[in-house]
Amino acid sequence: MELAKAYDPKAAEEDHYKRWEESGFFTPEINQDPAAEPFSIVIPPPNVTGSLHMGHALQHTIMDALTRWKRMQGFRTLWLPGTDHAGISVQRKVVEQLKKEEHKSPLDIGREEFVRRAWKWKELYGNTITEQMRREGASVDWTRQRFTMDDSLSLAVRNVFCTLYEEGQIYRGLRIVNWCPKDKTVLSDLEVKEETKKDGKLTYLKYPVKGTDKTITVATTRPETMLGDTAVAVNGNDERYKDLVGETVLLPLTTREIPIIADEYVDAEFGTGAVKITPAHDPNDYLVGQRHELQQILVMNMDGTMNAEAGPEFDGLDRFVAREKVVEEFEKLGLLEKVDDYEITLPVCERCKTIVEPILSEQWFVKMDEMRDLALELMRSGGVPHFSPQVPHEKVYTAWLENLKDWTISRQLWWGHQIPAWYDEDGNIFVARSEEEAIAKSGGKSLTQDSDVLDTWFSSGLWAFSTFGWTGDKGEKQLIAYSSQLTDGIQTDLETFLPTDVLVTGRDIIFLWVSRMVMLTKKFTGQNAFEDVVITGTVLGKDGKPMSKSRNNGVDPIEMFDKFGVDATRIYLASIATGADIRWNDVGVETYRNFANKIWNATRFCLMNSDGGRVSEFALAIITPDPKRQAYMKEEQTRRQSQTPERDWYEIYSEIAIEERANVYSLAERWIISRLNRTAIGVHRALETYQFHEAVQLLYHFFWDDFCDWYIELVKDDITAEQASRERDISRTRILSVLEESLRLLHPFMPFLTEELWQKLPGTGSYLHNSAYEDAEKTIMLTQFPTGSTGLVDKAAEVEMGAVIDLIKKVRNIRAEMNISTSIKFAVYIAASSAMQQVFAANEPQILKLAKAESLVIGDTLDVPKASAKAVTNDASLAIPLEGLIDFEKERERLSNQIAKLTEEKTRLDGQLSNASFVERAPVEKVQELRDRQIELENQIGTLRNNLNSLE
RNA sequence: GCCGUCUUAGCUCAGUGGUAGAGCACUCGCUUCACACGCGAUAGGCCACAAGUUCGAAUCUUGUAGACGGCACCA
Repeated sequence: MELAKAYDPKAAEEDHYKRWEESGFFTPEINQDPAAEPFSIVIPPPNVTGSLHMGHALQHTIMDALTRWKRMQGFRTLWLPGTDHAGISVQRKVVEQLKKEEHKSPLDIGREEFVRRAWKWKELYGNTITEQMRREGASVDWTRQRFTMDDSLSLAVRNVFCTLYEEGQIYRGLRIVNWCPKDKTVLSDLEVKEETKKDGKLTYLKYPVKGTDKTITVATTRPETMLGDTAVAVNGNDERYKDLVGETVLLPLTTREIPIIADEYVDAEFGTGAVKITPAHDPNDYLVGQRHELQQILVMNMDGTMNAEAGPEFDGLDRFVAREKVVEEFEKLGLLEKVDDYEITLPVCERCKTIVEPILSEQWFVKMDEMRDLALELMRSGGVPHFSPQVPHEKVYTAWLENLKDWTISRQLWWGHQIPAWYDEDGNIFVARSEEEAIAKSGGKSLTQDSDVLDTWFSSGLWAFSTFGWTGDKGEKQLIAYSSQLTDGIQTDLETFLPTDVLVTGRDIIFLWVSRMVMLTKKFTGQNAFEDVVITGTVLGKDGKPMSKSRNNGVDPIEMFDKFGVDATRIYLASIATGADIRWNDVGVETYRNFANKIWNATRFCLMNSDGGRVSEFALAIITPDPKRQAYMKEEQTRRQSQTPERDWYEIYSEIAIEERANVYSLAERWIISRLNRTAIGVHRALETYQFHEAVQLLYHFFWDDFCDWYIELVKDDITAEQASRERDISRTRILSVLEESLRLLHPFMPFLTEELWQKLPGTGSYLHNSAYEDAEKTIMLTQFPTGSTGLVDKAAEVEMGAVIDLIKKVRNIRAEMNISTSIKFAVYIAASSAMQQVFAANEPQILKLAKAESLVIGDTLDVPKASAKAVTNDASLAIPLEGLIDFEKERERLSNQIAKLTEEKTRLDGQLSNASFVERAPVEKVQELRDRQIELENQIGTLRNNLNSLE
């Protein structure tokens, strides 16, 4: 079989996903093992208005790698997908559409029609992300896809709301809230962002004191709110104003007389020391107002214009127009003291950037005390959830919880979960799970439902359990059941998959979403939502700033997929240190595109030389320790009773003691098995601790350096021998088996490429699957993930191979430095210990080939002419006679450089070892290690000096 | 104001209380029968700065500077 010369990702990406999905590989039902441990992840549901960005691609890559890795280990694995209804975003889209296409406002068509259109919009445009996720190769279970407004999830929302209300944890109250005049809805504290305005103004207004000719000056950044002032406050200890407390101010532009009061809230040091109090438009003033029983006068409408309370002059004016007018009027009255430039940070709406107006409004709130304590207790007693990276997120999360305030959950929108509260004509509230129930509660009155909907995060806060069928109905039969013919009963998804194992998300929604899931899940199911939370970093634009439309520095994942392939993009994203921000650069992806091509071509080479060889389960058994599989294969072996090449490999390798293997196996084979196992162990360990970048580094260097640069080159002659032979078949079987194992290790990161190649390898089949998936159609994604075995890490082989590699590198170095053409062959003289002499002799053909040498002369000493280039390694000294080719000047320089380098190291060592306190206090092994190295260096330097002298 | 993170090779980034690493770029070779998206060989760092702890610090502590993030306040 011959592959194309270069890897074309598109071809591989087209077919496999469809087959995986249609074959049910993504569903937990594929697992036939009744005793399988569950592993579950719920996706952070993207907004239906969203399209895939790099942050998603990063998070999805990590979730998919974890999911595939666990699935390959035989876990009953579920990665649950879905989307969020995204209240404000969808509402805004539909309003825009309505305006553009029909020149209508929501009020023109009414609530029912509006909601109908929002659903239509969602059906039409809400699947962008889910389609893009298929392109990513995400192994999510589409049969369990959820939407936050699905019937069962909505039922869960109503039940949670009612329960909290009945417990007194949800209440309706009049508070100063964050109001967005553009969206005309209240916002929670978390949806308000700060924006610094350098051109702000601080306006000083003089208020006349009644019955005197005095004035009292207050400073404000929002002059228009003075129309709602109901007091002026000073600090009671402020000598300047002591005698004014209790006096009355004639509030300009109005007919009101308001008191001067003393309150400790006022900082005498700040501004004029006197503060205008507007209880209906400022949270602090609101509190002052409560303490002094002040009137609350709302002077603004919900769209940011002034209302009748502001007076006929101002009624209907926009808040900013009114602001200017107030200042003008004060100027006219001679009551404007001054206007200072003032840098101010303003609260703005997270989504539309409109300046948020603090305003008095009646809203629904959740008391967070009880749930906060639940979450804090989880963290304190069990460290749950465990954040990766732990620093700084655990501390920030905990500190936030400790200062948690009540949560504003009502939103003045139509798209979302309408609040299950009804009112009678007298304003009595009836909270119920349905209108019928509410009417019943009211004794049959005619009721009107609260027109507000719930904060989107209220429903997504239930995501960790509502997606598994929890509705909160008492004694209900759970809606979604996982049925297994292998268990005695029926276990619900909720029982099987909650708590989920890990949540992967960005740090921006730790408070908004993560914390609320922790609290609500514990409260309503008694379970933890998840054990671990992996917080990914932010993918920044090429300019080092967060990607955004306004900066136009975004990088579209789909474009990267098209340009470099999905797998290359995925493994690049996985190569970023967990939690670290990364500045995007295409070169990084290109590196992994090249890596993908390298894998392709290594496989291409193996396939070009695969006749007589095949992937062997027996070869693999020794590098994938799975007792169940090994037992199965023993049986299989007996059953087959056939003489296959892999038989030798398995029987001999697994049954021979490690120190005996050298007698039977080539160094290259012992070495690559050792490296493969070391890599598998490292990758497995890295994934267990969410160190994805470490796993990627290990795989990259194992595959490229160890497998391609050394193993393939070392065994190339055996593999490509023209004559068919039993030895050639065995060699081919071995390299195919190592390759197959490598593809499995790579699969969680590069699913398409590995499946494409694995399917082409001779001898692959469903018998290689993890025993939980024996019956499934053949696919790499259900094979056993290699976890490696320490028993197969062969230190002797690594030391010996290291000596061979060093030797070859020195010879290559001499050739390069001496500018000797590869067409010129030469003899290499080697002096080494007798043990190493054996190693070099045993690998002579490989050394000759890779060093492009003609012959080796191995002995105890070097016996070479003066015109030779020389070098030393840790294990040998070598010389290459180069009569007529050697440039003595260059050779002297080369030797001197090496001596200088080694001497520098030795000087450092000498210093350290002559330090008495080091020798005394450092661990013995460390001291010994340095002493050994010191002797080694002494020898090498001595040899090089002699070499240099012999050139003089 | 409070809390926190980062500062390592030209660039983008890993990393560990015990001789500094990768990819890319650079330099020098190579039409070597899988791969030029390649192969081979070099070069390149007082690990921001200062002090401390330690036998030993790039790694731990404190401080300084710069970059960034979160929270709070803002009359």
